[in-house]
Amino acid sequence: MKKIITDKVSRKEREKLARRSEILKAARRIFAEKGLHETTLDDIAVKAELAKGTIYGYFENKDDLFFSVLEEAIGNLENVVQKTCQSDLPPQEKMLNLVKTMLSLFEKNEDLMQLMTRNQPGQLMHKMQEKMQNHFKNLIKSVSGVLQEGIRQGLFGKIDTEKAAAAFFNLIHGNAMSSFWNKRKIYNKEDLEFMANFYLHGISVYDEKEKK
Amino acid sequence: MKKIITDKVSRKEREKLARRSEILKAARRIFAEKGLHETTLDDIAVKAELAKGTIYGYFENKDDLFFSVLEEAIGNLENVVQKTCQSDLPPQEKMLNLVKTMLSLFEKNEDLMQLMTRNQPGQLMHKMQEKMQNHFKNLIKSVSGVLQEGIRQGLFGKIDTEKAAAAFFNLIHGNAMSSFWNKRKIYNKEDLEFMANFYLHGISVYDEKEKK
Amino acid sequence: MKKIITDKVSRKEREKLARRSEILKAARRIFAEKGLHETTLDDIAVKAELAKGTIYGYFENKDDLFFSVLEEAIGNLENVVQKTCQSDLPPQEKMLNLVKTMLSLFEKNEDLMQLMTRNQPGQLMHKMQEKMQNHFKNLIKSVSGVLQEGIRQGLFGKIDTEKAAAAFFNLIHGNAMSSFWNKRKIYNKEDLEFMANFYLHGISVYDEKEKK
Amino acid sequence: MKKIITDKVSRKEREKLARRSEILKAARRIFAEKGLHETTLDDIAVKAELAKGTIYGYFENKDDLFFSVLEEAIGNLENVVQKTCQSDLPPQEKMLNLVKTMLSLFEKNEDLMQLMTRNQPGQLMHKMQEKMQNHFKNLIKSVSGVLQEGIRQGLFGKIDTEKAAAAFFNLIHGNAMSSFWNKRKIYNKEDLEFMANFYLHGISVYDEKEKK
DNA sequence: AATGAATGAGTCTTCATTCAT
DNA sequence: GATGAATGAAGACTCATTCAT
Repeated sequence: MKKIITDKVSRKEREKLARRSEILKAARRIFAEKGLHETTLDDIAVKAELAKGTIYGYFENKDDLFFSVLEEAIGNLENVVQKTCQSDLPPQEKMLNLVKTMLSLFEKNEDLMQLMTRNQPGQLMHKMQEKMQNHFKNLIKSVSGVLQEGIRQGLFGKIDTEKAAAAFFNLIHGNAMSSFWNKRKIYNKEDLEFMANFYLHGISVYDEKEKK
Repeated sequence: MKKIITDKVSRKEREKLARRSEILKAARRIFAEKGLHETTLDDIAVKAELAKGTIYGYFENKDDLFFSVLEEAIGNLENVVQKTCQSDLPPQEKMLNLVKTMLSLFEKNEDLMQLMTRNQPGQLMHKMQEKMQNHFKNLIKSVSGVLQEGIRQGLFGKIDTEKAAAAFFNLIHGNAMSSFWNKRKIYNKEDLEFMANFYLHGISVYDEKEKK
Repeated sequence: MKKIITDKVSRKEREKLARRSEILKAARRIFAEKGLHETTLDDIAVKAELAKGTIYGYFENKDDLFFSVLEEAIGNLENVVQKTCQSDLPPQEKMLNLVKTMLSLFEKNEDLMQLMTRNQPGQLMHKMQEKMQNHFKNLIKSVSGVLQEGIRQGLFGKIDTEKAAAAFFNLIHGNAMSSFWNKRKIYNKEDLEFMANFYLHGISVYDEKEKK
Repeated sequence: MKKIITDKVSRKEREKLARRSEILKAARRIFAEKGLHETTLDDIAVKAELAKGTIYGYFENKDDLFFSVLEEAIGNLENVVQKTCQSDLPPQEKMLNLVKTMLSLFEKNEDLMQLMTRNQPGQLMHKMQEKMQNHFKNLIKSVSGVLQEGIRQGLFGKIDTEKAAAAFFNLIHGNAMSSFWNKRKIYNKEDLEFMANFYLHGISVYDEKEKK
């Protein structure tokens, strides 16, 4: 008897979570496409095949929904980046894998990348700023760790790893956005090679033979 | 007699331009702070110390005003970048100067930099996209030219100069934004050195003695 | 079970239609009194005891509401006229009844008559013109039919029935408007007799005995 | 010396009147085309080739201008009608001439006729109502006189001449409007004949031979 | 819990009117 | 007297949020 009740409750909970997730998915698509302000709750309700009022059972208000979308999105990125950084590969491989992983993620989820660009600031952002900054700090810390590892191994120069990690994200994201606007594939060999090479050696002459 | 008339006319014209400029200035401040959608024409009118209706004598509507602000802003950047690129210095110095100039411009006009982040999307941007893309192409062409010059002189590696130019802007702008959010000075020695070094040599070990 | 659902649905639908109808009624009153341009949606909302925004759930915009009012109004007139024209009476009686019916309708719905005067012009009318012209054509066709019947029976002269039908409406409507402005009763014996007589015989001497 | 001053003054006055007249002319065109509310003072100023502010030197405000236009227009009609009614012709000829004169006037001044239809009522009209009603009364009195003359001469039946006069205007104006909307010529033989015949004999059978 | 109709505050935009030049 | 830039009141329309069913 108890079990049944538990089941029922947990089914309810599961359903609740599933619906929440559907809303988030729909919202993310539309927020990415139109930005926060040009998206209406009607748009989202239609996409999620729900009544507008229902959304308020799962999120406090439009801003809350938007932030939840943002947070989920950046959480995904965080997971992917962390997993790559914690692998057992040498630092250089890790960096290369990071480029690959991120471009691939952006390619599969163009909306995620757009969402990150349309970081609508203003009043809104302020409320959320702390949370988002923490997420970004986590991302930077992960990459920063890989860079420090490389420096310890004498592979990378003694640079400011936080700045370098931030630069890393700027590069990848900027490149992906540019591909997106120009309607090129986001994940492509040329860009991969350019970025890996540029990130390692900058624009200066680089003699392949020096490497070993 | 004629002169007086001419004077009058030109004074009127000057006043007209001045007023337009005042509106643009006020608008730029507020658009930068709040973004397009959270800015109301009332905000701008108050800031410009004008009646709301007056703005419509100078701009067709809110969008037109916003685009004019954007265009003026990016025009400024274009001028500064072009001037630096056309100087008589060696390519490496030019690149260093570009970093300095841009950071300095961003420091003096934080709003400009914020404005550039807010790639306002959706329907709106589309109308303007062509124009804005042209501006960006010009920026990239200028920097690209410097890079090609450096390659011809054997200073830089044979990289894709357009990608590298785009990466350049992503780096500088990203760095400046990050300083801004963390309330650090945008123009500072450490960042300058980091960026110059990173852009030239990436993160790899770089032995100063190899240089010559 | 099904029945309940059906009932609910149909109740909702009925309520929806009822509300729409309330709005139309309120709008018609005010449009008639003030004309399209001097009527504000606030006026209508207040009259209909609804929030302004609610109106937009039933009509696309102010113009749509106005046209809907016009159409409903002329539709009423069309029905009344058609019914009278299709009765089994001799043509002369039909014409007399038409005068009576129309004056009576105008008396009960002064707003309807006023509405018809305000041939709102310009851009606006053009959108609707075709629809309205069709309605007017229908009206004229109905009356025209009665006149043709009368001509076939040798009761009326061989006049252009379309012109005569149009003249009929001009007369009745003009007479009603004039009563309205002069604050006389719209439906009154003298006017009825005058119109019936005038329409049949014009202003010329008419010897009652000639009739038979 | 005095004469010169007088001349100057009267020249000024003449110029003033001329300008006033130009404004009226421009205003009448645009009011007729767009109606009161869709016409802006800018429209009129452009048409009159004057600055907007200048209009306020000649008319108190937009409403005053509109009423002046209306009054001038109906004054023209009044003159034409009066002149025709005071001629030395027999009543039937006078009536025929009235039809001709009015149609011809409407044809030459379509705006006048439109203006009369777009008698925007509402608040506005109320202010003016008395004046306009007087004008209409004058028109009706003139025609009424002709009808009475005809009755005295045994030409017309003993009808209510005021009603018959009003009916006359409704007929002519309605007919002209209908030609206008259907893009037919306003002054044309068929309509003339129809109206003259209809007004005299209504729709009943009329044996031409009875006439004499 | 889901629904979606109702709400009304908030914004852009227009335009009659004023007034300094 | 003419000008036309500035003004700000007024109005249409949108949409996040609430709430009765």
